[in-house]
Amino acid sequence: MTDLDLVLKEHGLRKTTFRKELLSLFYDSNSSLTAEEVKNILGHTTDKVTIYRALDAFEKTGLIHRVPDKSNLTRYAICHSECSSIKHVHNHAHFICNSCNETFCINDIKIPHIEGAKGFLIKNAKLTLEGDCPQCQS
Amino acid sequence: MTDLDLVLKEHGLRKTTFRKELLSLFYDSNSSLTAEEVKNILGHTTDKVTIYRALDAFEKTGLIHRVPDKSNLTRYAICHSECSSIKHVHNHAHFICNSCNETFCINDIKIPHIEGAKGFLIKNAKLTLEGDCPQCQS
DNA sequence: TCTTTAACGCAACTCGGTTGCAAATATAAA
DNA sequence: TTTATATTTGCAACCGAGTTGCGTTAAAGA
Ligand SMILES: [Zn+2]
Ligand SMILES: [Zn+2]
Ligand SMILES: [Zn+2]
Ligand SMILES: [Zn+2]
Repeated sequence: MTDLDLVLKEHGLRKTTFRKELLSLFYDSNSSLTAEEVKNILGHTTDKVTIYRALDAFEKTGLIHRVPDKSNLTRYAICHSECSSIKHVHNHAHFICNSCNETFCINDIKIPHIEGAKGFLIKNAKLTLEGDCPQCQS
Repeated sequence: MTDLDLVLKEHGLRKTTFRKELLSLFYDSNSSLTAEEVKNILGHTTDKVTIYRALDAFEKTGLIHRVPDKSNLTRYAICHSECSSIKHVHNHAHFICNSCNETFCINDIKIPHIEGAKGFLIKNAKLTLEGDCPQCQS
């Protein structure tokens, strides 16, 4: 039983060929993926509904998390923290490259603590950065 | 010539009945509006295409700016700063209420300066807060 | 092996938003 | 005030990401 199999099992998911490939994609990616990108990488053999449902399942069980996307597509990246089906726990910033339009998790940048303003009760904060990623700087 | 007329003219837009009402909506709102909310408030008389195109025009000329939305709808709020057709200039946080799903501009909270990480060149930063807005706290 | 349940594939659908084009109207020049 | 020009509007048709229903396939556990 490989690592991928074990991870799927631990999260209550079945180890099908497609889901092992999908999980592997996320572990190998240094940035993030949309459903369409998954479909292109995997060679169009898998139905889009299957992809969407697998992404939903992965998110619900704490394997991947949603990241912001330049075009408002639904985009996911792997969870490195102690996420589970109970709760996602993230404290890092996300970076959207103006040039390649990719989204990166920036684990080195933590979300600063923000003081509430005039009656607003803050329970969560998201920090999204924009600019040029390392690959896109000449 | 009313204030609304003048503002439209200064931004190179014609003062039609609909666009004056639309601009008035944004000035009167303390939060933000989607195309559908505009349609509902104005009573369904105006075609949705007209609304979308007016919102586009208002954004391009610096009258309104996009704000984050809980459901990824396109949502706008009035620009209070020195925005124009050349450039939008904003430095405030946005707050999404978990209860009423509204989005508020929080002008009191400025975006903190973020140091770049390992090769990422940061040109812009967005801070989105979530929690309970003043109206939704019991 | 048998039974149960999750995962898959197909078709049809939803819905926020867009495009093309002709008609209406605001603006400014004559 | 009339006329010319450019913007705005309305309708219909379209687009595309994501969803839903349902019957079939295939893991997992007994
Ligand atoms: Zn997570
Ligand atoms: Zn992330
Ligand atoms: Zn602005
Ligand atoms: Zn704002």
